[in-house]
Amino acid sequence: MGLRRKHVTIAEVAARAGVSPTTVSHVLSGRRHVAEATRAQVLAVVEELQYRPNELARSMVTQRTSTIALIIPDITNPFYPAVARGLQDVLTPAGYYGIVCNTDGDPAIERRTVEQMVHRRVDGIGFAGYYQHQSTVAPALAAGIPVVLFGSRDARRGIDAVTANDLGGAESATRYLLDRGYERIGFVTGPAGDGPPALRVTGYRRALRAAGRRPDPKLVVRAPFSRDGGAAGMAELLALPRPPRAVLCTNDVVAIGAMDEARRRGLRIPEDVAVVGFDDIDAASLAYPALSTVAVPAREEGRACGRLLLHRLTDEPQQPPQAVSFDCTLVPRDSA
Amino acid sequence: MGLRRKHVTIAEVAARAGVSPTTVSHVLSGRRHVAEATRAQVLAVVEELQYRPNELARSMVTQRTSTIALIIPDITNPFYPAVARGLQDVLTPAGYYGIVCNTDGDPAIERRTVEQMVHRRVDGIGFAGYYQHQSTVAPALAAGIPVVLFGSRDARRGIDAVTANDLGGAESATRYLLDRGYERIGFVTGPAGDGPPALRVTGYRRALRAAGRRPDPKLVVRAPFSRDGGAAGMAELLALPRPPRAVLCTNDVVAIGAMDEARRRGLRIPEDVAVVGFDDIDAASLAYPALSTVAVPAREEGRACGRLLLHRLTDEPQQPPQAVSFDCTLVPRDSA
DNA sequence: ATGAAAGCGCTAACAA
DNA sequence: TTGTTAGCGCTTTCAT
Repeated sequence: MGLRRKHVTIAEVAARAGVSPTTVSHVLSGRRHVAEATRAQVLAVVEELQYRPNELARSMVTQRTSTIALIIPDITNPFYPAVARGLQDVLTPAGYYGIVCNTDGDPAIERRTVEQMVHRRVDGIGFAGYYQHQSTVAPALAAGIPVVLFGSRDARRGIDAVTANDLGGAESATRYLLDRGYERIGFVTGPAGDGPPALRVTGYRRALRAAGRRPDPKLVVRAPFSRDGGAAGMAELLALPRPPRAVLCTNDVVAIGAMDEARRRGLRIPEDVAVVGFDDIDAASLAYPALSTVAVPAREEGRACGRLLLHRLTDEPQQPPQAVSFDCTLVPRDSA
Repeated sequence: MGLRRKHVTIAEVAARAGVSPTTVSHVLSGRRHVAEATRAQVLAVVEELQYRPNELARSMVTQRTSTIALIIPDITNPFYPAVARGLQDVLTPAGYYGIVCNTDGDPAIERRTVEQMVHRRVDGIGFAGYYQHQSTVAPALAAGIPVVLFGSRDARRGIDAVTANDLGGAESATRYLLDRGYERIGFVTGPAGDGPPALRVTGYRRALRAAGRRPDPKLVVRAPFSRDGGAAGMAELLALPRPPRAVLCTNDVVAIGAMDEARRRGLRIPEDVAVVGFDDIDAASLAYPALSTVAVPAREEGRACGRLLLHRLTDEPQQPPQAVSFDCTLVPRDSA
């Protein structure tokens, strides 16, 4: 164990079967006709020796690794496993495997990871980052490796994109709160960036303006994308001279943290503060009170990403970039 | 895009720098001394051409891919992302990347996946399956690829293992229920298997016997490892002539499904049925009522798996197999 | 201090 | 219908 054993090679199979490696290769790939007798003989030896081609060697010559990289902030945020599963839903049947990389949203790590994946010659990349999307994935594009961006508003500079209507979702959530009479609405967003979180803030502002209010910058606070971050954001909001009575959060994990904090302070939800999240992860419906949220079809997004990648990899690599967008739907529950 | 561009090769760098590929290789790896002037010259060209070695080619000769496969039932069950993250906590700094494979607990898929990973020459495998562990990973062992089994009671036949004290955890949860006066305690487990779920049932039975009761086989029902499965299991239990007043579930996702079903039938938790889960995923504390559960340190397990693998990969590959076990702790909350 | 040459295991022209 | 010959791009003896 831990000791590399010698693997059976195509040459050994060939020798044993009394044919050339080429013939063995062709029997296995079916890429050219082989006499039935030869075929049977080769197959027998393959079976006897339990031969399987070394994928690495094959990749060297075919220049394809059948590997896709999924680069995300944190697999521990339940939104991403759903995306990952969706991706695999479509990629696995096509023979691809996925390398999952966590970046914690750190631009330096994102960049390093993209480069590593290029050097590893992955066939495609699904990238969910919050910063400088275009430049981060540049090495991949330069190498001709298809990239699908998550959360980019639209496809550009030759990059496919999968996105949810973050802006519209945030807008309707805000409108919903406005309609229920909330005057001051806070927003807990993540660190500065230009991805979906930014769009969600924009939607929030837009709804406010549409209702004739001017967004108060103090009501938008930044916090890490985590349960603790949500708590910190809520704390910051509640420390305001005139704290908001309703708080929109950039995602459910953050919203759950915000509820933690409110509860810690003895505030009732939604009577004292209403909370609305984003994503509709499983935990949202389990939370108490059940979290009102804007549902984003994560698994569907993953599937779309897979399809887009597959399309570039097989059908017509040269088509213009495509953007697939999904609608977000407000799921009113008990927290608002 | 989607069009493979030519990558810079070591030969081009060498030519441009007026040295041999050997020298370039050594400058980059530092594996042999190179005159300072030569070194500088090579580095300059590397920078100019933005050269990075093709990892595939490197793997061909070094026989190492710096890739670890994590084979699990379903990344969508929050227990596994935590494991995955733990694995990466220790593997990423060591330069390894992880391929994540979902098997849905299907033995045929598990087998296929292990084989694929062997053909891809991953350097190590973390395997969480529920069936025939030993034989499923046999191809990896035969190839000398280190494997760490999740949930195996102990290391054997040369396989390292990471496990939680499933048996003890189930035992104490059962005892807890017994102590609180519950007479008939049901158990919703998964499909037949010999992994952690089986141990949990064993622990449950053992606690029952220790308390002088004889386990009623009718009270143990099998259901898929999913929220819906949990609901089905609970339904089956409640359909019994004398339904249990407390139900232990093989994991939190199943427990949450069981609560769904109880609620659907208008039963109060814990007054009418008490429910206890296993794992302590994030959602457990969010559920309403907050789910009492047996905490399993998923991320720690992932880290241990990574350490074990790293150990085989670097230090002393030939040491006897090790088993790392973690304690499970009962987390009493409101559902029981 | 550096280079030449072999080869990791496979596929794909090109021949026969 | 099958085989011979080149590599894919790198690392690593073995020489010098």
